[in-house]
Amino acid sequence: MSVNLPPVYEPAEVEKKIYRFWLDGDFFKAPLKKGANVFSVVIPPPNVTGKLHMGHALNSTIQDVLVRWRRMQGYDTLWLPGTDHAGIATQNKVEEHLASEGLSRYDIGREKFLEKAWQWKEDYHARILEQLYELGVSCDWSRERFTLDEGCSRAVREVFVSLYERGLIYRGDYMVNWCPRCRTAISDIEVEHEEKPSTITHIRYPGVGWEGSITVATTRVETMLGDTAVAVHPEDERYRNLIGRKVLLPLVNREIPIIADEYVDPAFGSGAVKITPAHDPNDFEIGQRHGLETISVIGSDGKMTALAGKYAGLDRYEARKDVLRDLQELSLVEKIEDYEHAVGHCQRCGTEIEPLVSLQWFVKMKPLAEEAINKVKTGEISFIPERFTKIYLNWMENIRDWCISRQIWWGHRIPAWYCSCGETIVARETPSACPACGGKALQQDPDVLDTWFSSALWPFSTMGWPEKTPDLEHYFPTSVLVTAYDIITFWVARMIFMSLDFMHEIPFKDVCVHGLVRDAQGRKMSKSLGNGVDPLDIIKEYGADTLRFTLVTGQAPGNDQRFRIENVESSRNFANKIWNASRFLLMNLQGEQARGLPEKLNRHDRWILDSFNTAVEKTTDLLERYELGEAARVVYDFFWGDFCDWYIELSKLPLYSDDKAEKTDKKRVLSYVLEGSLRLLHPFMPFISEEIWQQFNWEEKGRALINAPWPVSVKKLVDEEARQEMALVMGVIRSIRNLRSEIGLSPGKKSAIVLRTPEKYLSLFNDEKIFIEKLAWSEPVSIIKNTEEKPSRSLTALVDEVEIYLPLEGVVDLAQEISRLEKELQEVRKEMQRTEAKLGNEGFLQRAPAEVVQKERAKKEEYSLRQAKLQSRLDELKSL
RNA sequence: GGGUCCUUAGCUCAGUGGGAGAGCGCUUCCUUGACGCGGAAGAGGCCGUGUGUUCGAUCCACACAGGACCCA
Repeated sequence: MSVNLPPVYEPAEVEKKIYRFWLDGDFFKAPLKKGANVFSVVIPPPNVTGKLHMGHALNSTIQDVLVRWRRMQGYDTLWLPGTDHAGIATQNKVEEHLASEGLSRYDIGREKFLEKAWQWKEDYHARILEQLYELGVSCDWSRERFTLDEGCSRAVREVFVSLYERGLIYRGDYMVNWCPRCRTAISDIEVEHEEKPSTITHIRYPGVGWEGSITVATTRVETMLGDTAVAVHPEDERYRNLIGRKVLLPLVNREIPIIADEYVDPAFGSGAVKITPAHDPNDFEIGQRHGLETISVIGSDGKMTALAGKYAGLDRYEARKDVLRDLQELSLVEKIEDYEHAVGHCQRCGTEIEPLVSLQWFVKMKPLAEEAINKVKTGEISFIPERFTKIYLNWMENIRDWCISRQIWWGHRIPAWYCSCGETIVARETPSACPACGGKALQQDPDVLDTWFSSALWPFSTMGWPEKTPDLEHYFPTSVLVTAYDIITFWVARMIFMSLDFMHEIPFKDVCVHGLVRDAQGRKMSKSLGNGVDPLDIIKEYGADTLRFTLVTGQAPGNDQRFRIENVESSRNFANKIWNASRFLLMNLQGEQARGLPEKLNRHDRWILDSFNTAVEKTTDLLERYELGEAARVVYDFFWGDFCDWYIELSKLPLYSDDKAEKTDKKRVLSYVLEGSLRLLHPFMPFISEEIWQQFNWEEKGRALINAPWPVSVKKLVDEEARQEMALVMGVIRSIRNLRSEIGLSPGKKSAIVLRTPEKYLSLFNDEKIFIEKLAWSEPVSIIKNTEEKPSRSLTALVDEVEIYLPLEGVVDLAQEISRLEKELQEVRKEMQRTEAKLGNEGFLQRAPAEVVQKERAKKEEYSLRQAKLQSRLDELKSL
């Protein structure tokens, strides 16, 4: 065994080697043991559009922490990886690429285009896998899936056909959100709304057969060409007598009716609303209610149609200007006001959405939502943190039908065929002839399904559904879904209703929701801002463990975090600390094994074991509650604070002594605690912990930390006495250091110390004397009973009932010492007052829990003791 | 318009119905045989404002201010 480890940890090579080791050892593979406790997770499949970003790194790290922890706990653990074909996003990328060669998708045709898309998928899929390896994720790669692979595609078809057969999928002409750039319909949630300053134009529509006119207001002037009515509120006195009469639509010279509808808000604007059923979702509904004609004046390319008359062919924004100008020429524009309104944009490309009526496929949502609401309300599925439940329920309870057809090529093609006889065939297998007329000229629907349709089936389609596979039986439902809050509606909600409908089971028990990773200024990382930090760059420079630890500790459940390089450095320093503590032990072991705990444990040993035991308990409990950041902090504090700063320092004396037995015992305890700490660390920092673990001969060859059991807290190690005694000893050491520092004594200058203590602590301090001497750079430390006379001319401090004297040879600055003690006395008096006020309060004594009152009394006693000692010390000094 | 979250040390953020925490930064000191990516000591806070509930509020309720986000 080499003890010539470098003093600075170098992650790059270690990480490659260790990941290889895990892969070769098949450690990630889910064992599928009948009857075992199961912990299963499916990965939120990254898009094959590009590379992973910090959000993926965070998401994967959280899952990996949970998975590694449960695996160590002995669960039969599956983490199923995969990627998403990401319909519109990938299609756009491939089209961009084509455009750089001067081609459009129509130039090369559907088949060639799909070839290109598959090639794209292969390239990026490989990159993504490489990135996940570098992060250290422990996915079962043998079970990897892709949303467009054969199995997932079968599941998609089965679901589509089944829903269609039950009347839950239908096709029809309805208002959809149309992206004129992507040339496809998108669902409601793929539209992002943005408040924008705009104008609202008031236009007069002249009456037909009656004097005067009616004024309507709109932000989208060009849509007036498609107006088929003007609506007013039925109760509105101003217009009551006009209901049923007609106005002349300017420019178009079409007579349209004035109708009454409750939807109209009489207090808003003029109280009269122009109705364009073809280009506004609300107007569409009103049109349906009143049987109005739907006249589409804007086409799928965002340009005016032939029905727009002289404006045909104009872009919608140009048409807006022209129509306004023409209306102004006719003096029909009453006024134009500034107005703030929300404009919908395409989530994928940012283009303004055009509400259009078109023939699309929809999922009827109400029947599916019901059970999905119940399962969350009853707590069968729970969101962590809990507040996200509300977001989910709010959406589910107000759900609208889901437009699932997309006019693109990359995706699951809709399994519907049309016959020239008018028959529509929806089938699991490609039909060869029309069941109605026997005709063979069938045309498959050219559209594909919304990407989220296949994602919605992910937890079970990846496990083999609709087959009844052993995986499905064993690992479904999954234990937890880890995801960012921004896709609760897109994905989480849809998995829930699909799973309930097809599996008759929930897809997962818990939904662990995390936030977004922002840049150091708190802005969202984005390509357009160029403020994204590439996780791979961080891994390259600092190591994957460091990145993981940074992300985990920066994370509070459900909250966004800022990515700051200072935090990365701090994590890197921690990794280095672990490395060096291990190096210290390795150097001292010189190849010895030092397994197991010695029979005789001294106070230090009992204390560190108690402390370790507490850390185990806290960490486990926090992981149980998905408080990963807090859990990591507990491990950090224990390791750096208790173990490194105190226990290792305390161990140096026995370690460098001549007592062989004592030396060995110390090594065994050091080994025990370090080994246990590495296990606690492993889920968070898998590489460095595994690497170090392998350096020791703690277990027989071939074993690995990834498989070692998770530590369990045991009663046997609890040691209240050692905890209290060491708290006192450490308090005394700190206090001495403090005194020395105040008079500017550097460690090289030893100082004598007198500890004046009650009888009950005599043996404790006699035991600890040499450690105090070493850790507080004090020699000699003398211990006297508090019945003995106080040393004169000294600095003093007080810890519990122990008086600390730092004797000074003549050079004491009396005035300085007096003012120091007076300051301390002030503080104690303040505390004293607070405590006395509480204890003097009848209400407090009567209503506060006895325990709290008791604690307060103890405080008072402590303070009054302290106060008395300080006072007498002051009197003493002043009398000199 | 409806809803959610945030406001705590110079900065970034944890946290708790009963004596305010971390990391970074800052000040001073230290080549102590693991580590200067280190060690020791320290400075620094009406826990956004107001009202209420309570024996007791940084924490709970309400209102307000400022900021972020989601939905319509």
